[in-house]
Formats: sequence, C-alpha cells, structure tokens
Amino acid sequence: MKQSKLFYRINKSKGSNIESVSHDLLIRAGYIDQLMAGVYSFLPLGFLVLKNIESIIRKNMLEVGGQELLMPVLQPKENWVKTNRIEAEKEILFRVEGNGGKEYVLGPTHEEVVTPLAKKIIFSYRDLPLSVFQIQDKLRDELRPKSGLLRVKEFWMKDLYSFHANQADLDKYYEVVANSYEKIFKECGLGKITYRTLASGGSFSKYSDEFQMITDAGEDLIYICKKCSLAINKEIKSENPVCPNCKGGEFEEKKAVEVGNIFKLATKYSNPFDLKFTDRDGEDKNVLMGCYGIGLGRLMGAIVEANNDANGIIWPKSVAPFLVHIILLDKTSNGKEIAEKLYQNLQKEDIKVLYDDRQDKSAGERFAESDLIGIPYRVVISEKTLEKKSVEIKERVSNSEKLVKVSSLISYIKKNV
RNA sequence: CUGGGUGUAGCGCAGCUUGGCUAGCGCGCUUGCAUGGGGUGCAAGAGGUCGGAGGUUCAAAUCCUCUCACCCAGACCA
Repeated sequence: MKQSKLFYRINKSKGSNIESVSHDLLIRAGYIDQLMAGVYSFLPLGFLVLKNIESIIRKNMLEVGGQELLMPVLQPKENWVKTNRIEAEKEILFRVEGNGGKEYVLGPTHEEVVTPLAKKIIFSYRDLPLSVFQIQDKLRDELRPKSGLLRVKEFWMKDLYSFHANQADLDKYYEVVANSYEKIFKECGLGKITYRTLASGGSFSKYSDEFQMITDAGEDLIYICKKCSLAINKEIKSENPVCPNCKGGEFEEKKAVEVGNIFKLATKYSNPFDLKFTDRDGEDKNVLMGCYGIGLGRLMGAIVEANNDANGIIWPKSVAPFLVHIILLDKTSNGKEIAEKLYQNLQKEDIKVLYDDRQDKSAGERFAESDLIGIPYRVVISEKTLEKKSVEIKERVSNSEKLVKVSSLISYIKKNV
C-alpha cells in the first residue's frame, strides 16, 4: 500500500476526554473512527489488524475441530422468550420491529440460534461430539460503553459452541479449548500477561473460566496467588479466603480486561429447546453444551494497551497491519526506482508493506507518524544509505538501526520474522 | 439509570462569569518560495453562525427554558 493513497488521517492532538491509551492511539493513528458511543468504524489500517486477529483465532478453532459457519444477526423474538432471556438480558438486548409488527432481536450471542439448529442435525450419540463456530457481528446495548474498543455496543465476536453426549466428554473438550485460547493469546503477543481466571459458572457448572489480560485500562479485578499463580476473579475471591488450589499464599490484586471466556452450559439451552439424542442404550438424553467466546475488537484494543510507548503503537508482528514500513527520503529518481523495486519485490514474497512515498512531507514528520502507526520494521531509503548500496532498518521495539544491503533486505527480513 | 463534565472550522482549543464592532488561535488543507534524517521556515488563501429548538433583549456563542449528543465515575455486564 502506498501511504499517499491510504484512507486515513493522523491526528496530532489527543482528545481531552479520551482516557485509555489504546483508544487515543487507535484514533490518532487512523485505525478506527467513532460513529457514536460504543460504535466504531475500522479504517483500512484497523481492518487489516482485525483480520489478522481473525485469522489467528480461526486457525486455532479449526485445530480444535470447530467447523466454521455463519448465523444471522437478526433473530426471532420467540426463541428468546423460550429461554427467558428476553427478560433476563433485556437491558442489553436490541429489539427491532419489522413489517406487520413482527418483533426481532439483534443477536448479542447465538445460543438461541445454534441450539435449534443443532436439533435438526443431532439425533444420535453417533452425531456427537461436535463443535461449530462463527466470527460475526454482535450487538449489545451496553449500559456504558467505554475505553474505545474495550467496551462497545457492536463488535465482531468468535463464538464456538460444542455438543457432547456426557459430562466427561464436555469436560475434556472444555480443557482442549482452554488450551487453544492460551495459544491464541500467546500468538497475539499477550501470553505473559493473560491469565486463565477462575470465575463463577453458569447454571449447571460450578465454575467457568475467564481469560483476563492484566492492564490498568481494565475494568475487572483479578487475584493472582503469589504461591501457585492461580488467578481468580472477584466472586471467587469472596468465597475463598485462601487460595482454593494450593491452600497457601496471599493474592495479588490486578486490574484486567476480559479478552475471552468459556462456559460449560451443560443443559441450560438444550433443555428449553429440547435438544436430545438417543444414546447407545436406546434412551433419549439431553445434549450437553459448551460455549466459548472471544471479542475481536476488544482483543485488538487490549493488544494496544499492552504494546505501546510514548511515540505510539508497537504491534506484535503476528497482528501488525503491515510488516515493513518503507520510508523514501531520497528525492532522486535513482532513490525512487530502488524504493519502488523493493516495494514490489517484498510484496512478491508475501511480505506486507506500507510504502511512504510522500515526498512533500518532512523526514521528521514521517518518522513520527511511522512510530505512531507502529509497524514492526521501518526501512529508510536515503542518499546516505544508498551511497553504501544499503537501506537502514529499524525495529519498532528497539531504538537502534542498522544498515542492510539493498540486495539482502528481503532475506534479512525473512530471517527475522 | 444516578452523579459530575463537555458540545464553537476536519482535529485540538480560547471567548461565555460582567450580552455589543464583519467569532479568534494552533494543527490540518490550498498556492508560491525556500528547506530536506525526528512533527521545517516565510508569505498569501479557503473553511465555522457557535449541538438543536424555543424564549428574553435594540442586540445572544455569551442570559433563561426545553432537548439531543459525547466523555468520566458508579450501578450493571455469557
């Protein structure tokens, strides 16, 4: 992508009412735009990041046997009456009326769709276990959206639903997904600061698990055992004066944001929708279910909260909108030719490049913008570097740069990814 | 929903207390000249009717009433 054509606008000044770092940086660097409270557009830069996060999640969900499908945002009110969530969730439920007064719900989640759907497919123990997932838009009328992407009314969510013949099988798969979640957060660069956190559970299981990333921008409090590192949330803490795992140590209190959670739903939804299967012994039994969610936009915000400095965002390579940011300073036709060729050749190697070809901007301004946008590798091409048939390469995470021969730049980058 | 705060140009703000010339500033944008490795300099321009509606007044960004929106804290939250 040539930067002169990129659909974005840098804002030099921070809004006085913006509190969270990720909110400020994502807006200022042109990743997102606020349409109204809790509702954002993803500009090209932001959408590239979102799609990278999506790819990481999709890959891992396919690995645990999830089959990808797509369910509608628009849902019939009747299904929500059946589970009583039309009442239980009424504060966050968007409802719309269609022609003839027909009432709809805009889906905040999809148990009310996936369960009746599964009923058309699952009949026998032979059909179990199975799991399906989607990455799709969710709508929740949050009472108070805040902190940019960390709490919003409309967002992409990955939701996986699993179906099992017995508790042991559900328990086993639940752990498989939990491990997969840890992998996802690690791949997004949050491995060290994201804790699988014990939380109180759904109706039929005692516990659920939240995945909490430590950050001051978070709105949750979690407690980490200093002895065994078990993390628990506030409710569990008030039920357990000592660590329920090691019976030992004190807890350390940390602010955190919930980037994912997993539940054993058991029969909570198979009951009202009468989702049953015929077991080996010929008896009809309730299907047991699990559900597993990750909010993609929130994860993106969390990644920025955890990866930034005074100059801007520092994207982990796995989710960065581009891997390389070429900045051409040399104004001669020779310099331009070399930059263009590098730009083309990098792309041929499937390396994503943002090429700053804006020769009317000062070097300093372009460097400042580059830091703000936060692409992992910055490659500067100037008369100075070209005298040595080289370009200058600098990683966003470091503050030292080095010269690399023009001819070996691609292999250098490939070696370091 | 409760409490607090804010709406003036694309962005960030001043002006409002003590109504009064054609509503200012910085950034950005346009044009020209210079500059060319950390938000470059000089000059000349374009752009707003002050969130919205109503009211008071000779006169309203400024005062009053209503209303909408956004932010922060709390409550709430698979």
